[in-house]
Amino acid sequence: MDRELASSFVPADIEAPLYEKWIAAGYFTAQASSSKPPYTIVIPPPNVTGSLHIGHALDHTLQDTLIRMKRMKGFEALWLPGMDHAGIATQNVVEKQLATQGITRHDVGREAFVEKVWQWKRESGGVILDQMRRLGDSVDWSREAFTMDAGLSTAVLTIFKKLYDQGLIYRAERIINWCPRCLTALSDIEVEHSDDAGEFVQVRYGEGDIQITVATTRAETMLGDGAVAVHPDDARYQHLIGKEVLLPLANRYIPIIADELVEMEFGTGAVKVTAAHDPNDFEMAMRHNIALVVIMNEHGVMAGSGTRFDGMDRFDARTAVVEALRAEGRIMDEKRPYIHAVGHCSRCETTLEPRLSKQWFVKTAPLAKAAGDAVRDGRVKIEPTELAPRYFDWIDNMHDWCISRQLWWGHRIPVWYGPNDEVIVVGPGEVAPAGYVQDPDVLDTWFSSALWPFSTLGWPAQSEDLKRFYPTSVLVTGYDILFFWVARMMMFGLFAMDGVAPFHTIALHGLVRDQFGKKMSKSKGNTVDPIEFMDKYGADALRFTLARGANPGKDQALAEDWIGGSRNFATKLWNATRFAMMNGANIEGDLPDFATLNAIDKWILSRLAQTVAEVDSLLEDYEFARACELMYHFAWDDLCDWYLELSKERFSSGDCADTKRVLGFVLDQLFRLMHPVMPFITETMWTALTGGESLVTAQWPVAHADHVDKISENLIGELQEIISEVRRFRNDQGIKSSQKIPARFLAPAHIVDYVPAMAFVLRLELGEITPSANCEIGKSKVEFDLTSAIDLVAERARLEKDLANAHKDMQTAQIKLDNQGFMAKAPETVVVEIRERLAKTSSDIEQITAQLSKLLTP
RNA sequence: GGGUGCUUAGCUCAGUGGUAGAGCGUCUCGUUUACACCGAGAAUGUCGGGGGUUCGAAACCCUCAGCGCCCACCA
Repeated sequence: MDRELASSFVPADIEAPLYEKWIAAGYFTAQASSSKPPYTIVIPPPNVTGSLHIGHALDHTLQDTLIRMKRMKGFEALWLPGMDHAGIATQNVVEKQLATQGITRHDVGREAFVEKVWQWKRESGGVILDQMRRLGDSVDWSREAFTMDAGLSTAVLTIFKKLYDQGLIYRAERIINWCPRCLTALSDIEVEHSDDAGEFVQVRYGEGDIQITVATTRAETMLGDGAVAVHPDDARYQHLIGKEVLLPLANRYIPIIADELVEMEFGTGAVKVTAAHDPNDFEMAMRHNIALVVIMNEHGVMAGSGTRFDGMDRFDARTAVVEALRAEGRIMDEKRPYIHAVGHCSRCETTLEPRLSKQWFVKTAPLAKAAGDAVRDGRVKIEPTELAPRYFDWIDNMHDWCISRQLWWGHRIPVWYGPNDEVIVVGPGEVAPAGYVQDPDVLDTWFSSALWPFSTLGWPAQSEDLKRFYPTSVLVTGYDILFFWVARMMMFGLFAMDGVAPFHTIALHGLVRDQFGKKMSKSKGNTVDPIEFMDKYGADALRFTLARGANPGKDQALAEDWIGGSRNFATKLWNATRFAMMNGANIEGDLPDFATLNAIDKWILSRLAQTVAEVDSLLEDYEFARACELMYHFAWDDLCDWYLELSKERFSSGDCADTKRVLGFVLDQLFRLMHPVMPFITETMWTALTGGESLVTAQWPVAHADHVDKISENLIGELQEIISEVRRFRNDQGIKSSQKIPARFLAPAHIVDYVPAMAFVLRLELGEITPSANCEIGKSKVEFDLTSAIDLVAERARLEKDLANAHKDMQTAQIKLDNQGFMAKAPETVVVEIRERLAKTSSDIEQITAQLSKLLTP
């Protein structure tokens, strides 16, 4: 084992070798066997997305943090290096990559496209998360290794068939969201609504006695109208219900129907019913048996209306239709612009077209009910709990899920059609009869992603892994994916695994935003590249920054400066450890009996014990940010700035066996504690310090409750006050910190032992002196022998400022104590605290006043 | 339209009833033998506005204003 640390910290030097070490040791494969209770954590795949998105880095950091902690606690933790979940992001990235080579998926067939994808993945090394990217050749990039992605995996076939057999998958002609550019159906959550400027025109239908005016934002669809609907209670239109009215331009007669879906107050109270091009209208049409008239093709071009508008683009047709109606004097009113919500494709932003088409659906009602109940009755917890309502709101009002996609990339729908319109589902191991043709569509990517918690464990086979690791424990992911992925894993998990939810906790974190808190987007160019930052500052620095910013469910702003700060912290730890080891920090033998230690050693152990306890509990509660904050301040402030400084005198005097041992213990424990958030540097320092094999498998620190020692904490608090005050004095007097000053301490008995340590830190030379200046801090006094006269103005200014502060503090305390309501109702502990504050401030005032008067009359 | 969250130091954010905090930035000083990716010191806030509850409010309630996010079949 390397027992020395390099004089400077270079992340790249330690990261790559450690990956190799960890991989070789098998730390990143499923660990079998343990008498301990299984504790498993699902990790989403290390994202074969082709590009590392900062959000993935955050997911990964937090999941890995929990895994490492749990493993150190002795739980069996499962690491799933699976490669499922080829998401929409993958497709986009892959497509973009291919586009740079002049290839589009339309140019090549499905098979060729998929081949290209794998070729590209292999060539580029494929992955890119901080760990995976360094695996390089140790990952099998062959297509076979990714069959879950590419082929019709057994799990997908099995679940599809199971759902189909239970009547939960059906094919239907419905109005779905259709992207005329991507030429595919989209599910509800792939639709992005935005308020767009459109037009709102009122059109008079009919002739003579039978006339009615409807309002629309999509005038061109009137060519496909099958009816006009009014509310059954609408007095204005009672006489028209049941009559037929002339549809202009199309010159057809259509019925006027009554339906409660119509709102009387909106528009004219009369609605055109375009059954094939609007979901509401479709519903009404079904109820009233209205004809479906399709007037637009898949590209959003008018077709089949039998009018002169056929062949026009939908938006051109809109203008043309309005003009034609205007020429006939049928436009009664128009509002332009009319701001209203319009659906767009989440991938290409094209305005969506509701389109009548045959698609496959999952009947979600029973699945969603189960998924909702699992959270409602507490079997699954959502952290933070504030986000649970959002989950319920969505899952309790879910529409049936359109799962067919007209894309190239994905699992093909395992449905085959016979020559006489037979429909069969071909399950795993089955073969379609000759002459049957497979449905050309593929499944929504979330269909297979929903299987992740058990398909990765071998399901539908009853594998050992499945038995041991299902249900998993904690899913950590961003709240933005709650509906897309989490809810679907819940539904399918409960369905496929006999009502056992896939995990007991859903820990949601926020999204990463830019340094100004703005959402990152490619078009704004404010995205950050995590790889670049890892190369520049080290993986630990990026991980620590992400973890430190991760408050449950809240977004975090990420800027290069923060990462630089974390790198500085890592360097600080490195240097402190190097210094400690140079001075003999060790872990040999038992820790000395606590009672025999000096107050400085007791104090750091006390601080350590509290930090360990708090960090442990915070991490268990998924409070990553607060845990990191505590570790940061313990390491930097308590350990580096105070403990090491106060111990220097002891190190130089040689009487420090206990301190060396305590320091070794503190570092050992701190490294264990920090390992989950800074794995590389802690592993390196820990193995150097302890000679241990690996921190990955070391035990998680346990807080020593018996090390918590208020007496030492108070004592060190006094030392800190004295030191700070003398530093201030030196600073105000313009004395260089390197200049040694002859001085004498007049300290109470309990502090006397620590005068040498303080003098060392403060660069004071102890001895008998002729004092020319002094500082008084509480019951202590430090006298100096300054060669030159002190700066009276600066000194007076300092004292006067202290005096003013003390007066202010005393006043606020006094006001409280004079308040009868406060005295009567405030709890005793608070009153005591205020009394003590008053006593302290008044003695401070006395002291400072005396010093000031001495300054005036030396 | 319905939810939901936010508004605290120049910036990004912690802080769920007892004298306002952190990181970064700013200013001054400093090459003290772990560290200039450092050390020491300093400055900085009517805690969005207005009401209320309370002995006491950044925190709890009401209200107003601004911003954000999610959901949404009002043509």
